[in-house]
Amino acid sequence: MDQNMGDWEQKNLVNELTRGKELARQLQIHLNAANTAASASSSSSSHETREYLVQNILRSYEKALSMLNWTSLPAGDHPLQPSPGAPVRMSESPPSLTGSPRSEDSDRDQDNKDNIGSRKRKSLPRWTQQVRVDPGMGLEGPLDDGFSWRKYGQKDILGAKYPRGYYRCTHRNVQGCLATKQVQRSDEDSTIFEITYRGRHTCTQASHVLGTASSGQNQELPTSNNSIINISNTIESHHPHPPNNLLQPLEQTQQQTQDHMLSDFKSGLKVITEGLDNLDGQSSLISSSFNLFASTSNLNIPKAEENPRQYFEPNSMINDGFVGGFSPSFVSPAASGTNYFSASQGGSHEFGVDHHQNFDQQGSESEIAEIISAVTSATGTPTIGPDFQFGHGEFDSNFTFDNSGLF
DNA sequence: TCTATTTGACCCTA
DNA sequence: TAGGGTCAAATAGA
Repeated sequence: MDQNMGDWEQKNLVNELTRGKELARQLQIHLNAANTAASASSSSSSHETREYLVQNILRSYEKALSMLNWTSLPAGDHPLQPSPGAPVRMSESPPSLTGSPRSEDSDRDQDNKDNIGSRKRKSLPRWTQQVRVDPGMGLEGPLDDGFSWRKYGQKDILGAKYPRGYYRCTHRNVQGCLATKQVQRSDEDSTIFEITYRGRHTCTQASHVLGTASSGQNQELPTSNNSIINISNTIESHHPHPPNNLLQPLEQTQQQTQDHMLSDFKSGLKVITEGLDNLDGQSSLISSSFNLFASTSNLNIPKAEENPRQYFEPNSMINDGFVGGFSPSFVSPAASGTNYFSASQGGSHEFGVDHHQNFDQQGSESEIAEIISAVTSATGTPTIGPDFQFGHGEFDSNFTFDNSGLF
């Protein structure tokens, strides 16, 4: 066992492996039952159960491997180490590894901050939102996500018909906001824009969007012309849990977009979600989001069965041992709202986000609930870490979005 | 004059 | 080493 691995990590690792073992055992039972029954036509639900078990087994091992990888970091850089009561802060900027005379606020520095010991951009949380533009409309509307962005680059991408635009938060220099996004037009359908968000908004404007949107007074979110918002979240981090220093800002981002999405919904948008996997560690969202979205539960949101691209992944909500460090931060600002609603099924858990992914792929709701219950009890009830606060009013944001010059 | 965008060059990651 | 991501000088627009 890694010498840097503390009791906490070790317990979680053991817990994850144990869970994988237990799931494998259950799978074996299922398989034996299917064989002995000799009824080649096993029910679809049992098939789904087996599928689910397999997925969870694989996930458990992936998690365990991730833990091993991350726990090999120096103790001081350990992103998994819970820090109860520790103030949310940005990690300190590491010294430049190259000595390159680059600007101090370069994205590389930010990446270094986020990666905590790793320079890999890949470990930044990022999520993608696809927005379909009404052919008759301009580009400003559909790409306006309520935030203020400044374009800092554009590049032709290999194999892509259209160049990719690079944007960063307008308030980067003033407030050190690290949020960036990339906007690229779809090759297949030029009316679709793929917007990839990276990092999170730490600027003081974020909640401005929230406040105005949630109160229905936001006039800066002209998204009503969008015909489709297609969201697919991806977390590139090798670790399912964001470092503590990522929690707060991304929470803001998520919340911002949640309200933003709420605004979209109010505007009659059709929202589709897909590819919302890899969002482990969202379990804390469940409870934390209840209050936040209590006021939105009456929205007319497309149900999962009405949209086959929505899916529910109960696995994501219960498969972690260190749930305390989970953050909604890793949920796409846009996707968050989308998924909450799409999977809410009329319940009060519209904040399900990724937890509701794969919903229509996992069999009946009751069966999923059983599995969730079982695994949850085995891994511990998700809790919200001390850093986890939702809906606080400490941020005021006033975002505008300028896409002029894009394409 | 200030702010935002464009764009070629540079740097980093895979 | 190729490609993606970012910088920063030049340029454009308000």
